[in-house]
Amino acid sequence: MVTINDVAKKAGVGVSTVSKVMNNYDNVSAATKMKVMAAIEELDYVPNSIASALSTKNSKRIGLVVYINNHRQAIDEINMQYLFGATNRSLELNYEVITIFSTELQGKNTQEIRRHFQSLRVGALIFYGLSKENKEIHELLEEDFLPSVVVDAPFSGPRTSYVMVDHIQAQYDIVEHMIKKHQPKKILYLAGRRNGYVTDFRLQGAVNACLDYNIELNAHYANFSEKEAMALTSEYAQDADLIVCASDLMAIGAISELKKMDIFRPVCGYDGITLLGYIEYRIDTVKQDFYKISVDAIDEIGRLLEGGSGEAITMPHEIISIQYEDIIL
Amino acid sequence: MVTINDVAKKAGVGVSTVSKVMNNYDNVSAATKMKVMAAIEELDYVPNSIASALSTKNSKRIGLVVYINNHRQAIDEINMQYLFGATNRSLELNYEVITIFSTELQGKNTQEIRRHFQSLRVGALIFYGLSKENKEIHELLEEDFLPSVVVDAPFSGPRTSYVMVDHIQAQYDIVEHMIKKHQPKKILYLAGRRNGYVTDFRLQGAVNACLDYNIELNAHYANFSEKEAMALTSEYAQDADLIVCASDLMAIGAISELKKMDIFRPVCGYDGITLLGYIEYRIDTVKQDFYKISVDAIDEIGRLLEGGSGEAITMPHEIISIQYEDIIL
DNA sequence: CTGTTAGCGCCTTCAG
DNA sequence: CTGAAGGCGCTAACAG
Repeated sequence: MVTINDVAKKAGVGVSTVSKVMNNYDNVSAATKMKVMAAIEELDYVPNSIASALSTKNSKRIGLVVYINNHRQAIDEINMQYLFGATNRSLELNYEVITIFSTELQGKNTQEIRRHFQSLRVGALIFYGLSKENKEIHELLEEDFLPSVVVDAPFSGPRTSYVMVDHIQAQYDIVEHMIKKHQPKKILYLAGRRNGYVTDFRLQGAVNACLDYNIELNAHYANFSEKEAMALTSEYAQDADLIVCASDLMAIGAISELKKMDIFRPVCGYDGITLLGYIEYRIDTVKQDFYKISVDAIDEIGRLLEGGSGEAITMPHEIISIQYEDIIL
Repeated sequence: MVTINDVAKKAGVGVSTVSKVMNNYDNVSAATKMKVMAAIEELDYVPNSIASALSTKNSKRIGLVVYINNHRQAIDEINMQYLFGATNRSLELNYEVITIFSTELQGKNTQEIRRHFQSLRVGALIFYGLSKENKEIHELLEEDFLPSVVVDAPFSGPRTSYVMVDHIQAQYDIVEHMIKKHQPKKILYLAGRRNGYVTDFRLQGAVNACLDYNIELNAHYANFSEKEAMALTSEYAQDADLIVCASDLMAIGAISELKKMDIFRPVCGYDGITLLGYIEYRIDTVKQDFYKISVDAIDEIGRLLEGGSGEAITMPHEIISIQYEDIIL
């Protein structure tokens, strides 16, 4: 393995000069820079990031904490987009990412989790899918443990930012869209998890829209579960003429149940995942760009690492409609 | 940040003693070991893996190379299982994994790819979804660049192992299963990519089964594409009485087309992904345990790292049938 | 602008 | 069984 010393020797300069060239410092004459570059090229020198990290005590390593509630397909698509976006952006910015599945943290107390992150040598964290139940993480965020970005949960602090779409507005938009399209008298709303971050926002959006348009709203928590969505549909769909779901998965459950009941009701979802294309109807939903959200999260980490302070970042959303033809390849 | 020096001082011993304790060396008296442990506990010492890595020149870091052909949901589930399995197992064995999406490698030549891996400081590699087209990687494997494990492609060498299910047998099994169940006279077989590793095996399995049972076989490449599967189904399904697909996604495409044609033919898939539950039929398929495959890949890396030589590892498979009720939560 | 030098935190001989 | 000392490869003052 060729080291910086070899390069220095070959180029006939000091190691610090090589280091300067490698790190794009400006105080190196063009001539010596040339020589060094040539030596690097010739020796096929690849800097040792480990040594560099040790020396600078600056790891530039970001931990991507992915919450896995259940190994669901729908979730996989979202998480994969998160990972892909963060990884690609990190490559561009010369960060290193390591993914940390929430299962690693399960059962650990705050202290142990802190230690876990320490031993992983991460200098910053991004949390995907954090819920209100993760008390230990909340403590860590509160004590400003590391620069962090939380995706889809409103959590900010001195060095903590969050990035998410405006769920109130997004849910409002699609409900309004469906109201105009179907003129319902009464809406069945299937919400997510009681007391959940995004759930509360989305519910709020639905409520606002129904108030504005003076439409009756029957809302229930379905816990982001297809099964529960089916049960609630079975119980209340007969009595409603539009079903609004706070996730695509629940929308699929609702539609499946409607089919079983042999009645038709318009249904809309939320997320915009590919899976939605696999059911037989064309269906409207809120599209979030998970890849972009993750890219922006990395950028935000960068800002935090440079000393910036925590902020709230709102991502755009759009109303789309999906059917099988749109998603097949 | 507390270092090994602090611990040594606190315990009243030398740093090397602390190091020995940390690394479970046996030449330390129980008494001093106690003292050191106490100090570690008290100071909440977390060893610096960076420094350790620099010192030992042994990175214990495994690169997980994930090939992303298209951002498909089905693929996401599989890749997520791969990542999850590898990550969890690595945690147990005290390895570190970093995921490398194939897009990072795109357009690079062998030399550049080698350099990329070097700068990432990985000491071993696992390839998921490698295809015959990745010539650069093949060269790397051929020159025995790093201990590697290839998933689902028969590639072995001095320090290269591969792990995959017996695709010939698996395809044979499900075709046999379908033959016994439906007594077809003629089978339409939708294969994967022409000249692809797993495609060839699966095709072979189908051919073998048809020979053994003396059934006519009409095989075509559908390139793992739903769309192409639909087209081929449209063209040939009328004339066959059983459709065997080399992937679940193609099976979904075939079924969708059959519905459009308004004819019924039994269809079977291959992979066992959740998505299969979202179509309206109960469908038979070959189930592969992607999580377990990845766990075993890590174990195999461990063996290679200890000096073991390349091997072929065959994973079990099973024939299952999936319907919506099985997969909803 | 350039080279020398002292660490970064840990591991590993090697005397004692 | 224990501790002192010399790196691992790189960066960052600090003199020239």
